[in-house]
Amino acid sequence: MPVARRETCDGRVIAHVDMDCFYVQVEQRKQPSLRGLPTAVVQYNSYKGGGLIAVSYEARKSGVKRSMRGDEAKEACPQIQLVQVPVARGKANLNTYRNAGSEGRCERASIDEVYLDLTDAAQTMLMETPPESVEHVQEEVLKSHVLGLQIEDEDDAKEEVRKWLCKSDASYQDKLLACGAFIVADLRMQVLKETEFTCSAGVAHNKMLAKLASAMNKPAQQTVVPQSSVEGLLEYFPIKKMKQLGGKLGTSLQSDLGVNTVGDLLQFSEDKLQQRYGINTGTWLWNIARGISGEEVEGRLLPKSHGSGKTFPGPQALKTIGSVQHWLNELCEELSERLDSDMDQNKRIAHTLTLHARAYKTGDSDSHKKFPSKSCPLRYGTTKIQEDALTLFLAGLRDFLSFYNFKTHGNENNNWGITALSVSASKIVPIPSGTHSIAKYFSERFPSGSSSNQSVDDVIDEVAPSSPSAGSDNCLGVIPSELQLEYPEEDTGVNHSKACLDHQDLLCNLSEKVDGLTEESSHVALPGNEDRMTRNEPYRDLLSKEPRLAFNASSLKAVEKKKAAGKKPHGNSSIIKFFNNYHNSQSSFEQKNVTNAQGVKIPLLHGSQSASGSNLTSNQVEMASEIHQLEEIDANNSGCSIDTMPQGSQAWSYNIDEIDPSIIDELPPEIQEELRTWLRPRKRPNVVKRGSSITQYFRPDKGR
DNA sequence: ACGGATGATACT
DNA sequence: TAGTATCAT
Repeated sequence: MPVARRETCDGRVIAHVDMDCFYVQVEQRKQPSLRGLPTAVVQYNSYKGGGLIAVSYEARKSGVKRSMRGDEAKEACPQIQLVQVPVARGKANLNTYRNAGSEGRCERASIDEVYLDLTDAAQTMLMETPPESVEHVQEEVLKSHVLGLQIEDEDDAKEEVRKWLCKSDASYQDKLLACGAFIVADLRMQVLKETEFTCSAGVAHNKMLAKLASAMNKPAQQTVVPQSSVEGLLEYFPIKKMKQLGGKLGTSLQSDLGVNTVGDLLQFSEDKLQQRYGINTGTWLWNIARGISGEEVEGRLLPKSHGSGKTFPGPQALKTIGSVQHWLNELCEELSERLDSDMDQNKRIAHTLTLHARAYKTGDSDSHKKFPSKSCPLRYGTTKIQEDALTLFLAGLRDFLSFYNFKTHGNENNNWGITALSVSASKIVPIPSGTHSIAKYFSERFPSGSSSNQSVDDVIDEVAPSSPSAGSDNCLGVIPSELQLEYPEEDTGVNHSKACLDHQDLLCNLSEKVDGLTEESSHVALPGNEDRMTRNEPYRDLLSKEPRLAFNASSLKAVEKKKAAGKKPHGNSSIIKFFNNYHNSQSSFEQKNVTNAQGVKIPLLHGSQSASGSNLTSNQVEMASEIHQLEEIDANNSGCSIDTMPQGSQAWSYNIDEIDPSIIDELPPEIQEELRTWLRPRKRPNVVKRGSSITQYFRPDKGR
């Protein structure tokens, strides 16, 4: 059982940088008189003074906590300054912070956090300007906290830190960390200079430790975790404060295993943990107990999805489809704007629209989370998104009601309420420009009329990001015209125009629609082949026609704005250049990588999307069957998709597992990287096997 | 049935 | 895959 395992040959340098109470800083920058005052940002304030989502450190001293109510905060800290989150379309809008979060040159993991892999930068620095040779060390670096470093006299702290950072006989790994500290200190100063925001950072050999460290000394400080301090750091560290263990898993560790600190975990064998929590989670737990985490820094610069949502708690629950439609329209409008911005700024398009809702059924205490989420191909344009979202909602409602054996007697709805709505856009891929690197690489080398290469190039060069269709057909069928009217609001406290429709009539009408959907579903459930072929025709058209680039008005405006806006210059200090060099190469590689890895997929998705747009004109097409058909199309196409190659596709006649890693070095750099992403260790099937190959122990990371 | 809005990811 | 569940800030 106890198998010799490498200790921690993790020579990486990872930094976690975290903006200090970010939303507060954004507001303080906007309103500098707030600086230094106890301040918090609240969203909404009608109910108990709103909910706090960010709290300044001055206010924290008075005991104010995030997710307190505004009223409670006032109680704890009467002088507190409360700033409201901007409201647009009747809901909190976080664009201010989203935009501020894009400032500077940092990779963005979340709105206010980044992980950086500084290994290369630190190595370079160590070779070219090792800390021990630096004559004058920046003040900021000297303020670093180094875990495990004994500080006898607070006045000597900086001198102690300087000695550690510049120690000539330190281990190689410690030296790398020291370089990381220099780089991060400089980076933080750059961030401050360019954005006026302070941040805190942790520097360690992996993400988990860096994350822990960044939170240890806030605000505006940084903490280094030498390997020698890891054991002591984790021994008494509360298990629930570890990332990923703040929820049910952490609770289970406490109550089922009696594990309250990370150190407590050490007594459990990997097998034991695997048997209780599965092979992946078990190994992951075993590793984090030892400060081991192989999780790589994702180079991703941009979010993978966009969403807009709102809750309607308690008495505000939506009780009519009309009110649901109203709010869906608002949410979709915001989403649509953000998608347009993303397209303009990042040249990407989203391919899937998903609707989530929470609902309750009166009398059924357990019924409130079961509202099914639904998704469909995303068509650009506010109106289309609104239509599709409503249709998705209706489909969900139908399932919800039938699941609970709901009978629509009459027009009254005393049975259900919607307590949360959200729409989101995902599967965001770059708009193809130029040629896919792999396709290009192979077609240059093996020029052939091979249909696959040909079609890839054609589609990539010609596919249109969006198509303005005059009709309102969607993939789900046509939204009944009466649904497009404005409906009276129920009890959300919002006043919009009272339509002159009879409420009862309306409800009746809508009930019929929902019922209609139910009936259709059994009847269209199994689409035939013929149908699918018909739907593929527009796909062919798309390939042969001129590109139809369609940008709506707001897109154009945004493009103009972007052109007008000059780029902010940023000076380079001597140290930051190591980071810049690293970062620039990383990010350009990342761009290519995204395009490469995902660009191929576009023609397939576009095929099904455009196919669904034109031929189906029947009035109430059942959604489930549509989705089913789309799946079929995808399934058919994916057989020859490059996406499937890493799984060992016949088409390429190479098994990914048989590739000799050394040959990769011979390939062009961008292709090397692409292949490497495919070669990264895949997660093990979630089955516990005993006495299996020793090779499993060579993968101490990627637990989860 | 007020911890909201917004993401990411893993499981199935 | 689409849909669900969990986790985080």
